[in-house]
Amino acid sequence: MSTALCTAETAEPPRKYRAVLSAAGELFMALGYAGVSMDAVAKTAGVSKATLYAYLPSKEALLEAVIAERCVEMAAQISAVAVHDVPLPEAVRLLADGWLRFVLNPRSLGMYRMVIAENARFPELARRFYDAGPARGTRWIAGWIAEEQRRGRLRPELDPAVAAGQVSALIRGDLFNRVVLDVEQPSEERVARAAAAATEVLLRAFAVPQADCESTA
Amino acid sequence: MSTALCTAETAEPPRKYRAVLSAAGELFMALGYAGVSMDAVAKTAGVSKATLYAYLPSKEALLEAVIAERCVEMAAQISAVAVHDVPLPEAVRLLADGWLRFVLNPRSLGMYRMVIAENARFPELARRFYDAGPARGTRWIAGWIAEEQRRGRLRPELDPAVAAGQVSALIRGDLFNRVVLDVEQPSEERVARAAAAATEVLLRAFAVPQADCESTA
DNA sequence: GTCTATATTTAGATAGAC
DNA sequence: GTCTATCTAAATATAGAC
Repeated sequence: MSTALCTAETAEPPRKYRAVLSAAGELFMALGYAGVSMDAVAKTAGVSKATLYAYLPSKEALLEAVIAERCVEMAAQISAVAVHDVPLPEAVRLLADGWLRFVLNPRSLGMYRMVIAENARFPELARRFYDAGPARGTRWIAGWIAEEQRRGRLRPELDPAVAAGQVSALIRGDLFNRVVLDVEQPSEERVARAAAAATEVLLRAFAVPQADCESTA
Repeated sequence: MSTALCTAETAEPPRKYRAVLSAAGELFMALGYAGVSMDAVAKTAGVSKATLYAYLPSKEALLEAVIAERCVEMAAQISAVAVHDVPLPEAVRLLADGWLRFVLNPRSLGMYRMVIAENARFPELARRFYDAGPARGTRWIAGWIAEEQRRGRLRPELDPAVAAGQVSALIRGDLFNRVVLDVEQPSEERVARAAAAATEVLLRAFAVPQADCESTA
């Protein structure tokens, strides 16, 4: 698979190139690589197939370009909510809410479905997605945990890296699975409730024990 | 999509029919629906294409038959480990270990990847997979939780259904994501450690508080 | 740079012999 | 029931005009 793709890195990408990438992105996410024809991409983008091939040398290169663009976009979105200067329950709730909304947003979900679907044909894509999204997110959560440990609000014996994976998984929860499999389209309120429910569990499991019982740690 | 498929329901399925379903299953899981040709299925199964079409009227019907078979197989595997008559930490660890191994086993993973990949083309498949696998598993965990509440070992205020989703998500953890995305192939020992780590968190979050507020030493 | 029209390959499905 | 050989449609990629 080649890595050449238009003149996107050196100059302002032409308008039609943007249209092609945007159309291809939507179609690939919705129908998968094999489910999308170059005819469909060209038609949706409002250009001819020849124009499409003037920018990208092949269908594989088009997929690469789409994934590369979306990975950059995704990486930029992470770490929106880093809060320490509020009571711990509120800080945890904000973390859970922010992370859950991020992983449930249609572009994140589309990427997740897409790289899983094409893993056999394009193994590198999953690796790049993981680095740009989940790995980045987990590292950021680990940093948040370490800072909270420093402030004495989270259990000091936790390994931030291990705990971050557990926190991330618990926040995604069952809802993420149901949405990925498309058996549920969650409302705003449903997401908020799921984040709140995860918050309760997280506090019990990771916060330093309160004084309402004898702490003999 | 038609539902007719050979004479599988009325009589003993012919040997070659089994070979076709088995080959198609492996190929579909590995390469996705669009990535597999009927030629490839026939060749892998060791039959001609005409024989294949003698059993299944179309490629769609073949996919349906594969998913149906695997859903039955998957549903039968769930609820293997229901343990209450050991100390709670050991019971939780057995639950976590069993469930994690189930979701990480190649056939479960293959189905998960597959139904996600083909969700746009075949929405019903994801629903059927969810009912046969994740939903069944979560219901079974909910039952286990309810029984442990009755025995006074898990917090009585928990809603078993909600808690089961959280327990399931925490057990899958980050490892499941990494394996699904194929950025890690876990060793036996890695799986056991992940289950043990999840167990600690689960006990802190869901076990009835001990006298010293610590459920584990 | 952009289009229309087309060459080439592949894959789903079938006809007809045994 | 099973095979070989084939029909037909669709998809990737390109040629050549403007």
